[in-house]
Amino acid sequence: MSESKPRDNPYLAHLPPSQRGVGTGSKEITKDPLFGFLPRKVKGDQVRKAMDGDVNPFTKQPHSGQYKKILETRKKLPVFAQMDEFLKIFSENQIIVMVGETGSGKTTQIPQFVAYSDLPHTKGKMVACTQPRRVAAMSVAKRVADEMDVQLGRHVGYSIRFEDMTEAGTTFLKYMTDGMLLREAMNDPSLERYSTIILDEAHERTLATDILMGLLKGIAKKRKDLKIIIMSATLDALKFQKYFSLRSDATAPLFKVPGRTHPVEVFYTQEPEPDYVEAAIRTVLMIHRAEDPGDILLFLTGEEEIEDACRKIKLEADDLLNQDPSSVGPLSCIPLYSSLPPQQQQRIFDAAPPPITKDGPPGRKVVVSTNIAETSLTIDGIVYVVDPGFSKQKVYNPRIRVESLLVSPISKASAQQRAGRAGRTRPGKCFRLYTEKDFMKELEEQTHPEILRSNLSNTVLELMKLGIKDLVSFDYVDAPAPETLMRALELLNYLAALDDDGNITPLGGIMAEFPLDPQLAKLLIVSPEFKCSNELLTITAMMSVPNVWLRPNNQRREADAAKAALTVPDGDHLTLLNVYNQYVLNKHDKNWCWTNYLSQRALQQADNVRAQLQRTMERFDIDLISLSDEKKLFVNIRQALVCGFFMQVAHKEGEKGNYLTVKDNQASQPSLISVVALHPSCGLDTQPEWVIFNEFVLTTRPYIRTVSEVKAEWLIEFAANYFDLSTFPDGETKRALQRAWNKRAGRGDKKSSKGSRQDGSDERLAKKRRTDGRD
DNA sequence: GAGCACTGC
Repeated sequence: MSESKPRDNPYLAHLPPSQRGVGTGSKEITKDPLFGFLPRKVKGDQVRKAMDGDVNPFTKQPHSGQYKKILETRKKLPVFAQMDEFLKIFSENQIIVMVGETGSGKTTQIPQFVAYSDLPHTKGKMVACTQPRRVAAMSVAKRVADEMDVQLGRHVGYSIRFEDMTEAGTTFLKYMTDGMLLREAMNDPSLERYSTIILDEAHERTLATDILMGLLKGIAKKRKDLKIIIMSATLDALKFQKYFSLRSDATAPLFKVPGRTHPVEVFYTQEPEPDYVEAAIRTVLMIHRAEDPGDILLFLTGEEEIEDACRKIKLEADDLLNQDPSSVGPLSCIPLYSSLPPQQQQRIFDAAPPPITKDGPPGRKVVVSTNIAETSLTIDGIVYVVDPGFSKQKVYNPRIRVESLLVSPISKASAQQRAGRAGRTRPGKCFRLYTEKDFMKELEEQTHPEILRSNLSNTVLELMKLGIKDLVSFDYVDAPAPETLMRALELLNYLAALDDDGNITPLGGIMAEFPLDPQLAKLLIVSPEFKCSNELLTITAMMSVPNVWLRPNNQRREADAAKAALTVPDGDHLTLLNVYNQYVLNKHDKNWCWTNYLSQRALQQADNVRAQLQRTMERFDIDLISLSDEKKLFVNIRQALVCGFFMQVAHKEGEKGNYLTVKDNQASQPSLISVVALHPSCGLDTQPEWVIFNEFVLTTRPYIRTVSEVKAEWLIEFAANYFDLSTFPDGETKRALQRAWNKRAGRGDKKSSKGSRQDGSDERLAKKRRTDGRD
């Protein structure tokens, strides 16, 4: 070993000699603020000393003027007082569960403490901290970059879909969405580039976080050098501690930090409220009349309910003001839900209206919101919360393969979260519009994790790609219903993403690389065979963004007329293509969107998605092709759609506009759900015998939405396995298919090669498969 | 003759 190597601290080998103190005397040594730090054996006083120094330990640059100021506010966070305790527990354990209530500073501070102890930059590794939402990943990364006195995107960065704000080789602390880390795992199943992984907001139990927990538990057994921190709210801690116990007789250690919030007094109703919207409005007005100044947050379930309630509250409040201007102040009522344009969402941060007269009673602000204000958005200054106890929740019924939204009672955890929104700036009050007994006895402890409420075809494909073959015995925090897994496997097998033995096929491997539902990924991959991949790329992008059609309440007729002008009568999918093309032809013009009642936000999003999908297609050499003959093109597009959506086909029965979804009409007893109608927004000018649909929605009755005409012969040609008649219940649908089979037999069975990948035999794609990079 | 809770890749 050479004399010039630092003997006492091999972890400084990454530094240039001048900073290692090599050969330049001991003065230089003391200039390195991290000198003497042994990874994962770092003590609190070492860290505090390094933080208090004049030189940034990570950049070796002098600190900026604001650094010390920010550091002083950081030191007041509850988590800061427990730094020594944290560093000790971090040194001694591979997996830690941490609970920190609102205001503890865990999201910003813990990853920094980890960076100081882990010294990831000395090993060419990174510390990752996941967030369920993009805005959180971005804004926390920005804050932490400021706190660490580095430029965002250099030593501290973030990674979210469409934006990688990191620098290879430099970034050692990375905030990212949970979905992004899951994507990375698909090409790096041991997540080798990370030394510590922190899953934040684990109690929210997003699908991605749940899968990551399962993966990390497995990786931790193989990679003893990987440390894992699960950060959550109190209620769930024990569950995670048990799940992550490394020995059967012990749970994972818990690190606990108090929050910094104000007390919230909770009130219940004496009797159950029969009409929660009416009761909510009444309660808001009661607060306005009788309670001290302070803003109100009311939770309702959806856009229509919220707009309606806002109108009524405004009317009644204006009445009160007119009747008694000396004792009641003015009131502003602000709706909040996600489909609202960002500019209007900003209104929730406006100040309450000023008093009408100089010494009159002060004004008050009421925000009427969906669940978005429960987790994603925090509004300061809220003192009163009105909680009717409901929210819209996704439910999945594997038997009929339908995801839908249902207004359901919230959980206790959710009710507590809502109440907490009243105590952010000073002591507050929460009015629950249900009885205490119902709270205790009827509400579930936790909201069911997303994995139990979702269609898992996407997730199953991802897990398969991750090399997890036995999905049933995968170590889930909460295992999904076997029937849900079965449905997913069935779909993936029909799409030829899995072979009959349940192994992922080369095609399935490529499908998994697309950030899309398997059906969409499939049709995109086969689209070059139909010479319309350019168009399918657009249609796929349009189908994976929110609805582009706007229909304001007071301008429905104008909106419908604008839509009619853009409609292609052959099918809604072609209409989507047309809308996007017109948007591009009109140079993404905002005014063009506006006059045509289209959501520019959604179209812009489609544009982003399209570009991302195109990059993925290029990675796999999937050509972008178009046909110049429009008539032929339109036929081919609908044929390619069949290759992905053959399981979402409906057949017309009788002349009343009723359709029967294929295969759901078991035997002689069609289930209620299988009789559907074309959604009124459907642009078809006829009622074709066969249609494919993108969406099944259950509202006033079952509807199918985004519909295109197809031909029976395409079904049996491009999805022969699925339309094997021996698997069909008797009925008109089966007889119609039988006629198509007979006709084909009469023609002589000339099997098309198009869409042949349905049987999973195509090896050509396998050769093209590359594993480099990610998108 | 209709309605998108909220995220994420």
